[in-house]
Amino acid sequence: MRHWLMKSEPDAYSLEQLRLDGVTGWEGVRNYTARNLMRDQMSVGDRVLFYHSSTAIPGVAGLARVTRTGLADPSQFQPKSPYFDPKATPDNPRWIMVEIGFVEAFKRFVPLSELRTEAALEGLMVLQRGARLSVQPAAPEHFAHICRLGQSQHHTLQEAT
DNA sequence: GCCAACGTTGGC
DNA sequence: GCCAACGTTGGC
Repeated sequence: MRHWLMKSEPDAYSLEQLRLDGVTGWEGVRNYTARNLMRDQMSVGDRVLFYHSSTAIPGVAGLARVTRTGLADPSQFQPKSPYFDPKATPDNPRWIMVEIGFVEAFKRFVPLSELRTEAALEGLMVLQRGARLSVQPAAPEHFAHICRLGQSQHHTLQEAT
């Protein structure tokens, strides 16, 4: 099982919305590195830190998990979508996504500013300068540490991995 | 294949 | 709103 951090602008799609929806297709990623991670590296059951970006207080809001993989992002076929890709066809989709499911909202939202103060998180990709990738791998120990900061109810489960 | 120009991301 | 970092585009 791998661990990830996935960014979303809460104005566009928040963890709260995922809680309401239960699951959602991770549409709209148009970066090849992020696509390749979703397509080639993600497996059902992988754990996801749900990160809120481009907001007043960016940070990790809670947890999700990968529930399906290898799905064609439907927005690439929709001419009216901002994510429309005229070169993509249903027979030969260019943008492959995963579906993720809600796990929990952290008891404590963990702001980026706090992540930056944690020596244990040295090397976490989201803390690197210019780390714009919207789907990032996270080391298991970094993942577990952030779960502790957030007072995750899945704490013991994380430590067991 | 190089690289300058441009667009986007995202923290601040 | 600013701006640094990065990815993509397109001329050559």
